[in-house]
Amino acid sequence: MSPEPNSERRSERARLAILDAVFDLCVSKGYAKVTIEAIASQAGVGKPTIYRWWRSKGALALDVLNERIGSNTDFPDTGDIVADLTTQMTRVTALLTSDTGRVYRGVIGEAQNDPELMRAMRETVVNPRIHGCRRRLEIAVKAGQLRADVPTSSMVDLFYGPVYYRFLLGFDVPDIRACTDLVEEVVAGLRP
Amino acid sequence: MSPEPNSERRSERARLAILDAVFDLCVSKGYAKVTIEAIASQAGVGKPTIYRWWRSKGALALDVLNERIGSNTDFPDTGDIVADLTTQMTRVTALLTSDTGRVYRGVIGEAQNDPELMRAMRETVVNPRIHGCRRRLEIAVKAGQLRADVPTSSMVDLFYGPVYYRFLLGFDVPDIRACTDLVEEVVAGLRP
Amino acid sequence: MSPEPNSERRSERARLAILDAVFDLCVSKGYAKVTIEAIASQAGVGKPTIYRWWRSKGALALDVLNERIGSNTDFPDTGDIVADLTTQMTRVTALLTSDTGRVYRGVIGEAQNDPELMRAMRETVVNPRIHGCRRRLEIAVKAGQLRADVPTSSMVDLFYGPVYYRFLLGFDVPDIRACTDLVEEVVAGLRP
Amino acid sequence: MSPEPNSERRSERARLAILDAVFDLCVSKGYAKVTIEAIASQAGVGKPTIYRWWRSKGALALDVLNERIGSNTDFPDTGDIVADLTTQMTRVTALLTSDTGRVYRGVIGEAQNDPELMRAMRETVVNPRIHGCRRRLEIAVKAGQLRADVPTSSMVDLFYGPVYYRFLLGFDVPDIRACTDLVEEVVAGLRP
DNA sequence: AACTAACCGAGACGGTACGTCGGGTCTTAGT
DNA sequence: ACTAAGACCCGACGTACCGTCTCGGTTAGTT
Repeated sequence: MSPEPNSERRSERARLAILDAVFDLCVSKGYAKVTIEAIASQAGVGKPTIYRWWRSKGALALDVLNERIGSNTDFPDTGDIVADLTTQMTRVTALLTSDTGRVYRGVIGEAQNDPELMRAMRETVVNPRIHGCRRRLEIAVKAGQLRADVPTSSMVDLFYGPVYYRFLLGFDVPDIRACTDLVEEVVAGLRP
Repeated sequence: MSPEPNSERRSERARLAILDAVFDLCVSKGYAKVTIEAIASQAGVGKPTIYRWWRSKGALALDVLNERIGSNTDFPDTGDIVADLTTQMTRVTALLTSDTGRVYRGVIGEAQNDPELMRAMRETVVNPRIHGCRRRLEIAVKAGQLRADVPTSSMVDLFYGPVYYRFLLGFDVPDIRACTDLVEEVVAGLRP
Repeated sequence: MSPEPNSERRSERARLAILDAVFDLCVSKGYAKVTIEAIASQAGVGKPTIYRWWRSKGALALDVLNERIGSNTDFPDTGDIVADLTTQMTRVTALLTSDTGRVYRGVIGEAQNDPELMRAMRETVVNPRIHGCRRRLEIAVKAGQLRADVPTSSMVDLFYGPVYYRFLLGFDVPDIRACTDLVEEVVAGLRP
Repeated sequence: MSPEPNSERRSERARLAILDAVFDLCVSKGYAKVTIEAIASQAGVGKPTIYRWWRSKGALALDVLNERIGSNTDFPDTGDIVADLTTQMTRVTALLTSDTGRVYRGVIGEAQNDPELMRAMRETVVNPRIHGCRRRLEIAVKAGQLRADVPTSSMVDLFYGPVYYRFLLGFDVPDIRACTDLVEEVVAGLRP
């Protein structure tokens, strides 16, 4: 393969058709049953056009995911940290249980066996949102709403951990939503 | 395939050879690159013998996992809930970062796209240990060491969630161990 | 395997059930689609029972064939050589186009790639009948009805050859029957 | 499979490598022991490439046969019908006893259980040569060298029948060659 | 305005692994 | 001791996709 195709000449039509095809197929058949051939066929695109721009199905699905969830990583800030965290946790559970969540689940599953994909996913999806969360938590710390002696990175784990844990171990959706109920308790434990 | 082979006539030799082969191959090549053919070849077994007893690579890996982690789901009980939780969380991180953890990671990844496998995994691996944990937490609640108004199931999420979350989103091992440091803080928040 | 089972203790019931199963399956599914497993299953017999007594499906089918066509290799002798040959050729075409003929066809097909089967088939099926034919032809030669300077073995070829040729190259049945019409012409050419 | 691959894009290299591999393997191991896998491996070709263009091993071997025997179906015509028939029968026996004959034997054997292959074989191999023979015989009939009241199709049976009969029932090669000695006798019987 | 370079669609190709079928052997129970 | 049953090892089957590789065709930027 040419080492690096000229991205200025890239066909936007093909790119969008491919991303849409991946999303539709993930939703209708499930991530694992989506094949590159089916994507190419559904998108009306040749296989090399896919391989020219993505190194694997996982990388492709990651792009789909990023397109769908958008690049906004802001955390709500109403001044009320409990309300803001609850809002955000609710958004996360909504995402995970949506069609886009099926893509996300597929990407995470694939990434367990593809370190490069894992890295890319963490970098483009997870870390930006963690940082958004930490910024908000730091504001709360400075406002004296949260203890200063617990690293915000650990606080993040306490909020996101249970949600992803239940999501990725296949607990039912209501159970995942219940995680958001914990916010108040956790915050209670983190009060100065 | 015959719907149900006669398990009394099953070859224990073949069974063990298969389980060992799966483990060795997972460790040496990574779960995703393990094929049924390679397992059969390495175990000196015909492919039909594998398909006769397991419905998929995931189901097979799940059996390997269960063989390796054993059936002991007891939670330590020294009377000191913080110490016991720390002990257990340390054990969990040790497991996840071990060779057996590679198998576990593979199973979880596969299960994202195989609901039946997810169910079986939760039933045989996750739930028994959750129940062990809850039993210990309930003792602590009764002893007045933990709040009674937070469900023990939610407490479990707070302890296990961060560990799995970091494990499955590919954070580095030291980060995962750091999760155990949270135990004290979390318990602090859960004190009556 | 035991080198030679004791044939005195052989189960006649099993033997007959196997032969019948082979015949029925050849007729209903065609020789090529008959498997040892299907034979065993249909006959209510274990596979080793088959392998104990026959070295291959071909050998088994050959036995079936011999059971069906009987051991009578006599050639008709009314004194009229043309009539006798016509009678016999008619019998042969009737056999070939019967259900038993399907078995015969299968055996011959198999024998193309199994010299031992070919030898056994020639020895048990073909040669005895050739000899019967030659005996009759020799009587005719001695009676001055046929030339003495053409070997009877070659005469046999002239009578049987066209029939088998058309049978084994897949010409239609009516064409095969037409072969019998040749008898008179051939005999004419063989008159002293 | 796609119902009809585009034959314009077919790889001639692959096609020839496959045909050669089939021939070599038939010669070295015998038709029955030739597997599609071995062909693919020997030809340096993927199995799907074989299945894309041929429906079975038999169809493939038939193509090999046709490549090897060529498309020339002319019958010699020196004016001497006995000499011409002898020449041709000698050629046929030479073919049948050659390496190509092993392929032919395999195809005929397979065709006993594959009507479609039988039809194709008769159409591409047998019938053209029969017609060549009949054309020559008709010339002889018109020249008054052969009887006009015996159909040429039957005459063909008398010449080819014995050869194929002995070939397919496994008589030794010398016996097959002896068939050509019959030509003179048969022609004698067919003289007006 | 024609040229040309790169992407595009299509799909054949060499491969790997799939999940299944059946072959022939072996073991176990039963008669 | 032979049988019925069936699990076992093995090899091949025919299929699904993989990722690569030509092919023309189209399209855009350059001359």
